[in-house]
Amino acid sequence: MTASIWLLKTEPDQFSIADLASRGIAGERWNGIRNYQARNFLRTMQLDDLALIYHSGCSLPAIVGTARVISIPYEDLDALNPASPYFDAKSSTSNVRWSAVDIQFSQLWSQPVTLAQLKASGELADMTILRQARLSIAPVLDVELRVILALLAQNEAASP
DNA sequence: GCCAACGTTGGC
DNA sequence: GCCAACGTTGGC
Repeated sequence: MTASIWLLKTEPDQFSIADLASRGIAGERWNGIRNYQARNFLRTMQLDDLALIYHSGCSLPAIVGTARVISIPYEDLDALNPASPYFDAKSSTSNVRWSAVDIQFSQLWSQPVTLAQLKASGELADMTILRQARLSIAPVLDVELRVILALLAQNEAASP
């Protein structure tokens, strides 16, 4: 099976791509996902899958760089920890309802590809993330990645 | 800060 | 199993 591509949302005020970069090769646990659809996507992630990092809830919502999946999915044990903000009373040791993966920083894009650009491109109307704005993990098709990378190339060519 | 979208919860 | 109420997300 070939590697899949994902879009991962994060609020830069909480955890930005710069924070991910600072983690180096150790990477970061992508945990706290508390939405079934997002979790189900997460559970199909495989080693070396590509992740596009998207900044949401900020002044310029945009894809800002890339990361790589460096673990297989595993139980998100924060669900069992009452002190964690991600505690889930309905999870138990025999049924941890939520999952996590580790990801590692790959690239910071010098020119982010903005949400406005994604919407304006016309070719991405069916992109999961545009259809379901609130989903924090979404698959990206190869054809969609190509359009996004073309937008990135345009941005880079236009930058001083 | 507002509001639309939408997922979750809980009563019935 | 339905649906109203509620909470959260996230763009603007």
